[in-house]
Amino acid sequence: VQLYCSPGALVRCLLVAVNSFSTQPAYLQVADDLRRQISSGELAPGAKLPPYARLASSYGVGIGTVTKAMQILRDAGLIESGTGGPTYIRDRPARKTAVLRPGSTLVTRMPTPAEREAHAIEPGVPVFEVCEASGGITVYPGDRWAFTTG
Amino acid sequence: VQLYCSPGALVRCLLVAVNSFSTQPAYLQVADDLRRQISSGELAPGAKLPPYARLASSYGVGIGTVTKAMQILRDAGLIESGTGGPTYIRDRPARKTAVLRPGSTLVTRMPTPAEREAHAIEPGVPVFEVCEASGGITVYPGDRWAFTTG
DNA sequence: CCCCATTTGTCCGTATGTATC
DNA sequence: CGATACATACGGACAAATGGG
Repeated sequence: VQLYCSPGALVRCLLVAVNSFSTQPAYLQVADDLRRQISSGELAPGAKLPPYARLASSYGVGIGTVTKAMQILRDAGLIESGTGGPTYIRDRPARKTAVLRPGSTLVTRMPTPAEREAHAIEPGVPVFEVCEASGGITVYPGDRWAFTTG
Repeated sequence: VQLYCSPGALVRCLLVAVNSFSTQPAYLQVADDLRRQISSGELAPGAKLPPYARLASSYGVGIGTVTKAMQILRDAGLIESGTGGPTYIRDRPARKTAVLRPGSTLVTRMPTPAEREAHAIEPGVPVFEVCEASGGITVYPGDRWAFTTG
């Protein structure tokens, strides 16, 4: 027997969240739907998400597609998960405020793997890079610091 | 015939770049090796990378593993690629400098999908978020702007 | 201009490892 | 210890875009 579309695709056509006829890939539709639920507060910080397998069957997609969507949300700093454990909605830490000294230049970028390890920066979190007038360069995790003028 | 490890794993054991006995996953080893070549200048901006299939065979991994490594480098803003076309090393655009007004607060974070589209922000690029004393909020692409004090 | 091989992107199914519950 | 669940990896299949003949 030769199926012309996968069983998952057959179910997917009947769902609202993931639409096969959309130009957006399925993993983005899943990620955006969860992102919407998070930003709307429907999924509060600390809440536990269903297992990948259940999300996959309820969205009508494969587990790999859910895994990719989760990777995106984790890179965006919205969720946290670990091997064997459930997936939680993250709540963002409060930011400390630093003062940008005159003559300094402030740049933002993604950290290098070494910086991620050195400062315990989680995936998807950018960094501030302060270039002092003296030439010194300092890096601040972007999820824990904000800057103002003196 | 039942193999106890994949052919790719057999070759992988003999290579330096991707080591099965390392604690780091293969896709990270591939990404880090390419990242090293980029930062060392061995792969200059504008250079064209080999096709995924050739990278996969030379590293001794599957195409899916190379695809995941490429996604990471893409999210880091180091490469650019499109369907049907080759993968290029990106060169970063020069940043314009803006002045942070007194009383304003500067924050960095990853953009929302809507902001990415509105400002044509490429994947892996964070944004500055300026909160004026008046309450107004403005977003600046992090790869095209830097901030100083007045 | 059309055809076709190449290449990237997406999706699925499966298997395995490993940490958590 | 067993069941659950996330992380990684592979391979096949297809779509879409590119580029050369």
